[in-house]
Amino acid sequence: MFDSTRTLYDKPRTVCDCLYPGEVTGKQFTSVWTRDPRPAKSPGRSRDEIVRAAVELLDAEGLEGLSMRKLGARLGTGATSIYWYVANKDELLELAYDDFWGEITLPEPTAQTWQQTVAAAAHGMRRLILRHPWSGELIGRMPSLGPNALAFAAVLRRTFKLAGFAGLEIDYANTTLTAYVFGMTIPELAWNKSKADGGYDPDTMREAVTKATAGIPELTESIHNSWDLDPDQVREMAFSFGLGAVLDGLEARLVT
Amino acid sequence: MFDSTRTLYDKPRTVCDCLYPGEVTGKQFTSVWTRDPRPAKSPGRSRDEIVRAAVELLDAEGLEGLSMRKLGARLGTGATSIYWYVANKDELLELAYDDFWGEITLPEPTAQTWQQTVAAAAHGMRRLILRHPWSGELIGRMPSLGPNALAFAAVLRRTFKLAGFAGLEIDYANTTLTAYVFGMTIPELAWNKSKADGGYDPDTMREAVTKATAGIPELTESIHNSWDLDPDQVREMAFSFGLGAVLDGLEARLVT
DNA sequence: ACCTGAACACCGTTCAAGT
DNA sequence: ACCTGAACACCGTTCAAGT
Repeated sequence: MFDSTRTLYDKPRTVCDCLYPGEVTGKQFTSVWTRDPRPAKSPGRSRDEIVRAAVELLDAEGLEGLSMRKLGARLGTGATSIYWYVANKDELLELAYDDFWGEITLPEPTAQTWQQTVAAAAHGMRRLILRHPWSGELIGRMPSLGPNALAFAAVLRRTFKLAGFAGLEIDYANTTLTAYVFGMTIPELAWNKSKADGGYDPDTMREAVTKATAGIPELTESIHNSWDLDPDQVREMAFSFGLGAVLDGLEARLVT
Repeated sequence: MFDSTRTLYDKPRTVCDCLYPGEVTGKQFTSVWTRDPRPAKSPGRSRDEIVRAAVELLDAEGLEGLSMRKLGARLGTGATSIYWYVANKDELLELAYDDFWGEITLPEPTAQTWQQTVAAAAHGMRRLILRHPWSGELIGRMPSLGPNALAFAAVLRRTFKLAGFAGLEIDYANTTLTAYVFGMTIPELAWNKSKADGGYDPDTMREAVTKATAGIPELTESIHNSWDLDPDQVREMAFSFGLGAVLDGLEARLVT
């Protein structure tokens, strides 16, 4: 990790005065969210514009398709101009990732039962992730401390609190739910990706899986069970099944 | 530990004879697992040796720390020599990923209640992922069709079948469980990573989170709740809590 | 305040050539 | 059968220099 953060700002802003001097404990935690953006006075580009273009590029070409040079080209500037607005590529990705979170429709906790609210949020998350597959590759790479991610977490937390959870269990319920959604959706991305990258049709994929699992009776049986079902439908059903299980399990923890 | 990859590459398998010719439907599904490895006759390197070195490098420097050149250096060869054993870097990662799966201790379905078996498997998975953090970044990137991954899936499937699940629900239960484990563990990796990369102590991290969540009452409350607890312990507790919920939820689906 | 271009230290991968 | 080195087309990032 390099340390260009100190050269980024011409003048320190008041909120973050305490950032750069050597501290007792060690380095300051580095993240876009612990720092102020550039003022962005007048003409030129803006962070917003850059992030929006980055998300477009990510949607179109995936995480590996995003490079500073390509992004610069899309913006009609040199690649290195971007570094005026953003310390490095990782920060840009943090920004893009929070932009992703901003797209989710926040559930309204009081309108329905908590199960309905949570289920709606879960399905919304899944659809959002499938719409922006690159998000799945970012989850394990950086903590999400952006305002949009936090806003969503807050609403979900409130929902669980209203449901009757208390203390640490509010957070346990929260992380359990989002863990389920991510864990269920991310492997879908891998399949979609290899399908898209290779341009395979479903039959080719099915054949590959059949071949790989040949000789393992449990798994050939599994494939046989869903042989003539639409893969997308199976995934939806699987998602709903597991979501129901998670909600039931949480409810059981509520009454005891 | 690394035992199961060994037997795979030494001799050509008959199963995959039909691989390279152009097919009717379009391109052949491309994956290490749908093709035969090089015969690997005599002295030289072996796939095994290369994969083992790759895993070491991944453990030491993470996914972004693995390059063909560095790996070559570690093996005492040129970077391009590796391409004789492996088609490209992605294939190497597929192999490394399955090597990862080979490290898990397969549960013994008949020894205990299915809940105990599954819980043990879940904790084992989590520990394994935390031990090889790069695995978390690979999940969303490529389907896991390697023999070790499949062997684990098969045992888990058998466990759920013995528990009384039938038809598609065997798979639903299976994917629900693994989704939970991955979804719960992957975000841990992100924190560990940024902690390690920056060399932060827990207080610095806590301070950063506090700053980011300031102004969102639900989240400041959340932080307050776990303020003087060991973060690692909190995560363990959260994991066990959610795991219990998932198991209960699955059981409820079993009796109805 | 913003943008540029050249430059540096890396990548993955191909390929003709060696043994 | 295996390995090499040079070469190509890329990367992220820095920095002095421009406006």
